[in-house]
Amino acid sequence: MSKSNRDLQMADIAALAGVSKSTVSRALADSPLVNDKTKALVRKIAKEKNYRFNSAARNFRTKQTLTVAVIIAAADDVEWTISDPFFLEITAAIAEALDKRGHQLLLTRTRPQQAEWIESFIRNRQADGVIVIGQGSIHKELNELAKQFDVLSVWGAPVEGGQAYALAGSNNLRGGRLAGEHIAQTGRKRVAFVGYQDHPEIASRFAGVQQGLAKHQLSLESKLVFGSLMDRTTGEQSLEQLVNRRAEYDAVIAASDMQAFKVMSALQSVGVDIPGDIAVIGYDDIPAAAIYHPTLTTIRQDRAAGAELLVDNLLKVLNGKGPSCIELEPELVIRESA
Amino acid sequence: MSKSNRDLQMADIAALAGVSKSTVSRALADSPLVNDKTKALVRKIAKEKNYRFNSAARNFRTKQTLTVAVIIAAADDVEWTISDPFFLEITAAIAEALDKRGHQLLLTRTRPQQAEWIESFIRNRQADGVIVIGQGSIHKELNELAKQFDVLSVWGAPVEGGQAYALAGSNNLRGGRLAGEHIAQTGRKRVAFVGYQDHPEIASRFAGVQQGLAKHQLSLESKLVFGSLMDRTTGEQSLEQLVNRRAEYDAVIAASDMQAFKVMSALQSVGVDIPGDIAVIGYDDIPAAAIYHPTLTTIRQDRAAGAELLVDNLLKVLNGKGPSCIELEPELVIRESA
DNA sequence: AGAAAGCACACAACCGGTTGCAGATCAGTT
DNA sequence: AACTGATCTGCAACCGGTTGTGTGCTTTCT
Repeated sequence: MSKSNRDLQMADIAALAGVSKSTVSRALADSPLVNDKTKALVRKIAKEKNYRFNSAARNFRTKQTLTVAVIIAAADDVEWTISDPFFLEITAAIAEALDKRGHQLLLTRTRPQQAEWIESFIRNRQADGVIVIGQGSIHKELNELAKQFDVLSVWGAPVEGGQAYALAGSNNLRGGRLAGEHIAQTGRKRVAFVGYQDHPEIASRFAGVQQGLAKHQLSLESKLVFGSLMDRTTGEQSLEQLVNRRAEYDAVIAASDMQAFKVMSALQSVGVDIPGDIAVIGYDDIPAAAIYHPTLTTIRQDRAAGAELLVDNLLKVLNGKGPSCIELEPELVIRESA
Repeated sequence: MSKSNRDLQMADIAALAGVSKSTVSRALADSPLVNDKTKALVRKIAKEKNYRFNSAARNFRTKQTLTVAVIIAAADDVEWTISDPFFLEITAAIAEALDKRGHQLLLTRTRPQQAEWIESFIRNRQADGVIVIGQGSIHKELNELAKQFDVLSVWGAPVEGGQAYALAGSNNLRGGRLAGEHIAQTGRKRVAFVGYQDHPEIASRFAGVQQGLAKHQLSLESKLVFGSLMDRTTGEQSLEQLVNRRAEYDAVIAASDMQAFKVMSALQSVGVDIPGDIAVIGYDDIPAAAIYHPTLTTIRQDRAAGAELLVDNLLKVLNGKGPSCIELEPELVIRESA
C-alpha cells in the first residue's frame, strides 16, 4: 500500500467544506442538483487535499468497473498467438481507445478453448465487457457464449450463418483480392499460398486471393497451397515442402507477415533471390515489414481504426444497442518483396 | 450486462443451504471455523447453482484488487516503445506470472513523463501495485515517486546512486560484455555501436561492450558510436551515417534487435553481405531474430524469468518486505549474423 | 399575505461480501 | 449434575461511495 496513512475520503472533504457526504459526491460528479458556488468550494477543497475517490467503492455501488477485459485467443494447434506482433499491437491500440473513453484494459492471457472462461469473467464483475482478439477457430464457442452474454466484441471475420456477437475486422476477402491482383499484375504466373485455412479470417483471405488471381486468368494449384507455418506440429514440414518445391512457383502469398518472414528467410537461405526469383507478399503490415530485407509488400490492416471499432462496438452493446458487424478496408502496401 | 436476470448472491446460497451468509462466506474461503460437512454442503450448492462471488464487493471490503497495473514507459524522443516486441512480450509474460498467483493485469497506455500519473493509479485503488517496464530516462521521477509509494516494481537497470524502488532486469553490463567478446573472438577489428545512451540500460550495455572488446585489445572509436535508430528526430540521420561509413567498420553491435534489423536491412540494401562483410549482433532475442535472413546473433533476455521476478518483487513489497534489486544473467545466442 | 413551486442540501438506506463478537451446542471432566 | 473448554454458527457492523426521499428556505404568483 501507500506509505501515507489513511487516505482521506468523502466524509473528510464534507467535514472540511461544511456540507454532507452526498453533496460532495454530487459536486464532484457535477450534478445539477448542487449549487455552483458549493460545487466550486467542494472541488477546491478536494483538489487542495488531493482527494481521489475510492474506485473500489464506486465500482461496487455502481456495478460498473469501467474496465474491459481483452482476451487474445489462440487455437491449441497454433503457436502462442500472443507473440504475433499484430495481436499485441492491436491490444495496445485498444488500450489507447479505451483510455480515451475513460475505460481500462484488463489483459488476459489464456487460451479460452472453453469459452466458459469468458463467462466467469463477466459474472465475476471484473469487467463490464470482453473483447476477443482472433476468433480463430472458436467462433462456435463464441456464438454459444453470446447467447448468454452480449457484452462481447470480437476481432475476426464474418462466418457463414452469421454470428451473435459484435464483430469488427478488416475485409479479408478484399485484402486477399488485393494481394492476388497485385501478384498477377506484376507478371507472376504460378502462385503459392501459405496459411491456416480453418480460421475464418484466413479462409476469407484465401478466397480473395483466388478471386484476385482469377481476374487475370490465374489460379492457385492445390499442390501449392500450404498449411500454416505457425502450426506446432506441421509447420516445420510445410516450410520444408515449400522450400523443396521452390522451382514450381514464382510467388508466395502468406496469410500473415510473420509467415512471410519465415518464407523469405527459408528461401533466402537456399539462395533464392526475392523478389527476383520469387515474389513474397504478406498480410498485416507489422512494423518489421518495413525493416526486413527486402522490405515486405503486404496488406495493411489499420490497427488503430480496428481498435476504435472494437471498443465502439462493445460500448454500443453496453448501451443496449444490438451487435454490429463492420469491416475495415485493407490497403495494399507495395514495397520491395513483390 | 449479462442477459440473465439477477445474479445470485451469497444470501441466496445461504438460504438454499439453510445457513447464514457468514457461514457461506467462510465455507467458500475454506475457513477452519466451519465444519467440514457444512463446508461441503455449501460448496456443493454453490457449484450446482454456478455461483460466482461479486468481486467488486469483495475488492471493496478487503481493500485489495488483486490487480497489478503495468505501465510501458516511453520517452518522448523515442518512437512508441510499446511497439517494440520485447516490451509487449514481457508484458504478456507478466500477465501469465500474475495469473499464476491469482492476480490480474491492468494494461496502461501512457507516457508517464509525469510520474504523478502512476500515483493516481494507486490512490485510486485500481490496482494494488504498479509494474513499470522500461525505466528509460524517467528513473529520477520514479525515485521521487517511490518515496511515497513503495508498491512499485520496475524493469530496468540499476543507476548510480541506487534506486528506492524494486528493480529487476538483465545484467546489461554482462550482456554487453558477451556481445563485445563474441565480436572480438570472431576476429572483427573495427566495431560500431548503435543505441540510445541516455537510458541506464543501454548505457550499461555500452560499458559492457567496451569491457568485452578491451579484453581483446579492441576499443570502440567514438566516431563509430551512433545514437538510437529509433529516435524520432535523429534516427534517420544516424542510419544514413552508419551506411555511409560502412567501410570503416566490420561489425555492428546494436542495443536492441529491432535496431539490428534496421542496420542489417539498410546495409543489405546497398549490397553489404552479412556476416561476410559486416557482422551484426542484437540484443533481446525477440522471435523475429530467428526468422530474419541471416538469422540474428543476439543477447537473450529471458522474458519469462524477468516477468516472474518483477511480479515476485512487487508481491514482496506488498507483503511488507523491502525493495530488492535483482539482475538476470543474459545469454549469448549465436546464429548467422555474427 | 398566503399558497404553490422551486432550489439546495442533509439523512439514511443501499450495494454484497467479510469479520469481530457473542451465543449455542456438544464432548469431556470432576 | 454442574462446569470447562472447544467447536461451530449466526448476528450485525462495516467498507465508502451513490442515490431516493424528505425538509427548510427562498422565490413567485394570485
